[in-house]
Amino acid sequence: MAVCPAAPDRPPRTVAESVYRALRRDIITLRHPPGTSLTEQELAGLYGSSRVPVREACRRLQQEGLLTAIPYKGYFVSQISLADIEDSFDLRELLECHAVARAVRRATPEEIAHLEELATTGYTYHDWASYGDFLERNREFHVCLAALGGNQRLVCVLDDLLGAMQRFFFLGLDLADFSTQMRHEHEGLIEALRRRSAEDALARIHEQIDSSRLRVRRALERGGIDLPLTTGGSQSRPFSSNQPPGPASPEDAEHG
Amino acid sequence: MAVCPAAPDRPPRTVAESVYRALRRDIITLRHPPGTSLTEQELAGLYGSSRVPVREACRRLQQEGLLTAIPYKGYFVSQISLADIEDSFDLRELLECHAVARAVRRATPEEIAHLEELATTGYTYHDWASYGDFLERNREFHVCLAALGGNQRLVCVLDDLLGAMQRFFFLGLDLADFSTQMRHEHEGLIEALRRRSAEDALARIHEQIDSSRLRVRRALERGGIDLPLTTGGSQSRPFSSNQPPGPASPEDAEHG
DNA sequence: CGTATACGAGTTGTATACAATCATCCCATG
DNA sequence: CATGGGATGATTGTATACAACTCGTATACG
Repeated sequence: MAVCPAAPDRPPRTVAESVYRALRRDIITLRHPPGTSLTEQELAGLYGSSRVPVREACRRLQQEGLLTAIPYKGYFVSQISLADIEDSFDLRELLECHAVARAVRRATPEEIAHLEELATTGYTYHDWASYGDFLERNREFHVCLAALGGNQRLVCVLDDLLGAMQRFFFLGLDLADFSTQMRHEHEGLIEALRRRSAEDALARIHEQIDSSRLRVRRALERGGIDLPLTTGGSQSRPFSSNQPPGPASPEDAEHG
Repeated sequence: MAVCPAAPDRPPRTVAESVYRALRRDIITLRHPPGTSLTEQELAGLYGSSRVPVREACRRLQQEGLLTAIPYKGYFVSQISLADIEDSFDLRELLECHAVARAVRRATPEEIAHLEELATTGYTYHDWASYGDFLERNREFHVCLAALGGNQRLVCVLDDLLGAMQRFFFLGLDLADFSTQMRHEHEGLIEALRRRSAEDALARIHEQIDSSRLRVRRALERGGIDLPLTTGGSQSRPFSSNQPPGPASPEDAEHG
């Protein structure tokens, strides 16, 4: 069942797990920006382990779409394309709205109360370190919300999707302090759930996702961070893996 | 971008890849029925390699939901639960209908022609060997169809989902000879695309998925294959990995 | 007799060494 | 000067050896 990667708090049980988390965080927080070239040996040095756990971590991240592997060549942090951002938000909307529509009828008061606990988190503006934690909490909120819809398979897919989208969200957070706005949005949604108003709940979730989409779009337009964006013309043929570095700047990947 | 695992024909470039394909096929064709216990060493012997490629294959299959790993204990072929089947079909319907609705407007005549080629395949009743190939072709058809909708991210998710559902489909195929019926369904859908009739296309895809769902349901009711089915009461809490063997029959896992 | 504990088999987790593969550059050659 | 071919370096792919962990069992003790 799609593994449901997020086992949030629990300390890592294996080296591979901790390498995975560290590397994932460094990709999401753009410490390794899109296009960065990475080798297993290099990563083994960075995260203090041998190549084997690194390899496992890279395979997971590759499956999640954050890394692109080139046989006998190395790994590259996947590019961010405008098309992929739009596709991701479209898909997210489809999944979450479907789930919320069902959650309105199914959610028990206890479940809604639990959801409310998750909704209270925020982040502190300009403190990049807090962004990562907040994004994880936010993901948990939306995943638990979707779980109330009753379709476990959908929940896992959404969880993976939100995981891959965290890099996008990260960009949006730094644009301004949306912490309280987002909390209010969450609370409004919970209220709609309590009143079992499908119409209202759907409008709220729709609004939330759209405002998130706008944040990301605006962040990209302002280009506060000079991302080597691929214009991402939608490939005409169904399959095609994320192109490697392309004309991206290899540059240095200083880390410590 | 979710890796898009199906690189259909191309010969395997690595040992890990061929182990992955072989093991996956053996799980889908129920040679390793749900609940079967597998160890890395055992699999290494079965498929003639060392533990390392086996490990990589198992991790992939775990991520796809076909295997469940228990640390220091081993791997188990994931159970099939009625709830998961219903969830999967619901999700499939959501994704494919969304894609088809958009495909109706976007698909070019060339793309539709390409789709028609993929629609011509069938299987020979009671020849289990042909089932696997057919299911792959059928998956490719539905994936390419969805690709015409223009959302690449959705396509990858659907691809993964159909991959995980192949075990279900396998059950349904053996119930009777649906080969020609399915081909007709495909052709009808293509016709609707050509006429750009959204209403008709949606009705067709809906009908196709529902008939597929019914096939699987019927196959399970008749219980032609004595699967250790978990009744799969929907777990009350969002996360919970697929339960291990439970009261399933460990039994022998004869293979050669 | 019940309980705690130490032991041992079995399994995955990790590290290291070596093989296979690919890209690049240099040099010989037409 | 252009071009083909082979050496060379870097990287992943694979195999093997060993460490860490878990669970069941037997055993000693109260």
